[in-house]
Amino acid sequence: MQTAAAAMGAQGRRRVTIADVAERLGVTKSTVSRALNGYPDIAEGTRIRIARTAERMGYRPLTHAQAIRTGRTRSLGLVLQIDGEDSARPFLAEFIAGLTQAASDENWTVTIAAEPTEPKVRAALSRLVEERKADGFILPRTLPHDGRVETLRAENVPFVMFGRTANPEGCAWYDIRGEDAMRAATTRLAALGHKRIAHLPGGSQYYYSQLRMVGYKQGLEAAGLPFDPSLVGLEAMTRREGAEATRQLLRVPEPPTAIVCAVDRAALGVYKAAKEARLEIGRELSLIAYDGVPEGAYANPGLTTFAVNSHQAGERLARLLIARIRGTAAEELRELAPATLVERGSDRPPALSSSELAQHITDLNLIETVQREDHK
Amino acid sequence: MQTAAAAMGAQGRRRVTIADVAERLGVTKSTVSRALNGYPDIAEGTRIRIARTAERMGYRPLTHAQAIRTGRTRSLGLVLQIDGEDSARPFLAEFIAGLTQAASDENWTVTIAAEPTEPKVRAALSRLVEERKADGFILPRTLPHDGRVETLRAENVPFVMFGRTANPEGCAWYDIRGEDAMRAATTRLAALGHKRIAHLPGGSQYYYSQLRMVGYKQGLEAAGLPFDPSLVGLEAMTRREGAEATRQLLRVPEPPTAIVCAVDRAALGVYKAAKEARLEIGRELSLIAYDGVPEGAYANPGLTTFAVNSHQAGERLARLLIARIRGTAAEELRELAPATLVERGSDRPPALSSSELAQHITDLNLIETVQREDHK
DNA sequence: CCCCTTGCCGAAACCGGTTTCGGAGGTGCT
DNA sequence: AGCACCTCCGAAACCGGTTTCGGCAAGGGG
Repeated sequence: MQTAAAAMGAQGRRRVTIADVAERLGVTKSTVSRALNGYPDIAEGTRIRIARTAERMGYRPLTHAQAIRTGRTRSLGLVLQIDGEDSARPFLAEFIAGLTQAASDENWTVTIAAEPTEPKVRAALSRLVEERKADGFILPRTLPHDGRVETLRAENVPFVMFGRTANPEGCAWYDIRGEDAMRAATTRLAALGHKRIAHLPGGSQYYYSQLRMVGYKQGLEAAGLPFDPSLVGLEAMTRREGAEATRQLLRVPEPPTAIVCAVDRAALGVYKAAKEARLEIGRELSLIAYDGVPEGAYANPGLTTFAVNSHQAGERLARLLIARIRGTAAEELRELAPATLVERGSDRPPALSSSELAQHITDLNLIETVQREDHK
Repeated sequence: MQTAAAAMGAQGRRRVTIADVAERLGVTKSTVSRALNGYPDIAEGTRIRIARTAERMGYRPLTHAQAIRTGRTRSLGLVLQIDGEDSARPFLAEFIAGLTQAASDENWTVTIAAEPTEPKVRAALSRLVEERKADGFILPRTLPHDGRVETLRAENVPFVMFGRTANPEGCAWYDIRGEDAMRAATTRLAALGHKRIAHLPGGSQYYYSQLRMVGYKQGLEAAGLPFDPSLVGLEAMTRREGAEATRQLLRVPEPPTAIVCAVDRAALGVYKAAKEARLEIGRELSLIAYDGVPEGAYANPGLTTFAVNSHQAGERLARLLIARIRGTAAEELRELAPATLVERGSDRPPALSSSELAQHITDLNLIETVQREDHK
């Protein structure tokens, strides 16, 4: 019997419904519903009586049944962009833990989806909206002009961004002050005696990259160092890109003795390029980055970095989104938190000045050229 | 107006319902429903006509509305145990990507929760079951006797395990042949000339640890090497435990010249202990592990390991679970896949024999003792 | 030609909730 | 005493689907 099976769910015992509670107390379903949902036209005594009985009977309203009338699922949506390659995000576990735990506290759940490309992400988002699988969404990795925001705004679906955006109107967000971290990294290196400090920016399509660049410039200014465009490397989001960007930086006439990286992953590429150039990280070349990926601890020497608390980010985002769905204005739901410095060995006073470093690199190139000649 | 708002969802335009489709065609809701759900008592022509119009009108049945009658949400549940510390799982992103993409293909969604401890995981699982948030669950990290399995079996809720179990009755699963990988690792090291090959097992509470131990023993046997219990180290799941276990192994009379680790994370600890003992990985001490964590690529030399394809695991698990929910017997839904060898630099022919290695370690201890004496 | 199937679909109940509407009974005021 | 008003709750509609039940018409067999 389909009906019997459905009535009992897949379970053995039948689920207690609102009708059961009503019958038990000799009132109607509507009274129970209003009592439990805090309508004002229910006598206080009645409300208490109903609440207690419902509790005792183990009544739990079925979210889907509620949703069909109210349109609310008590579910948060999260659509990730995961594109195989280098994007394995170690933060993800902690982030999800924070998110789901905070949601769970309020008796909400989290619906998740992941797609490799941006159009597919948008499609997935649309589907979840279309099928009302979530009452609101968390948008990680925001872009300055984000297609997802348009999609959601058009459908009037609440959302909270993990990261700020260029057009803040109607946007709620949680973000880490990456610019402060970059500024602190730069002044820290300057205090160690570095005069030529380079910056490896992240992908310019990300808003945070722009902010971090600003922080780098502020740091230079605070330290009384001039901004030199030739010390801004190529955009680097991966280890490979980081290595390539570093090779280029080391070729400029007055090479940097220190590099501030927008992302840890690029910093790992700096290690690689440094090794090729026979430079020791923390001596001939110092390094501070941002993110707090675990690989940084295993680099040699360990990567000094500004770490973000992903668990807390998830937790705060869940709370912000729930508040947003419940009607709080987006403008009141904006929160910033600092990154925390993790000191390891990659930032030290410079062992060589910029010109000595340039000489070192030139020598090395000569030697290698000679070796190649010999080889012929 | 609450009603108006609800009717339009949070959206601007009203959603097209089954009634709209029915009216458009001059048939009843029931006919549309049966046509779309493949009931046999609908004429083929009618079915096609209805399907086309529904498509054209952009009709998408509301899952919650269906669920209230059918008890089916078209949603897969995933409850993770994430306990802060060292458990940051780099696999997670790929796993989730595979899972959600496969689910999405069948128009299913994924509901996720994470808790730090085992009792909380069970509680979260119960809540999701109770509220019918998912039609079935994926259970990662299976234990030989798993509380979650009991919970779900009691409620008659379908599930699929990522990993095998001691009591397979009624269990469907997907798993990687970790035992084969361990066997291959052992024979590979033997072929390189190693005679004393140790094993660092994972936590004995996990079933896979037992399997990997078996694989290690099989490998020894295949290579014609005797099994020596003193070469089985302490259980090591973390870097710290891996380092400690290695220190102990290096103290035995005939120390190992190679180690097979059940998990990569422990192997990273072997690097640490080796450095303390002035041993070079890939020379005085060889190493093969299992998992394929990204940190392994950054170790020096790179960690040779058997990597698991997490994306594929997620994808297969989604398909298996959907099949299970649709009624396929658990016994028919069991799948195994191999891990793939990633060769990096940590496994080489031994530079020292076991006895030479022992001598080296003794010398080192003497030196350090003397140094300590000097220091006094 | 009649009866019995069979194929196909409409009518209505149902799922578990929420929300509207209206009415019974008590109160306060004149 | 009469009336308006408020408090509190029942009755019923509703949300968007699914499923049961039964009936009409066509087809086949005797």
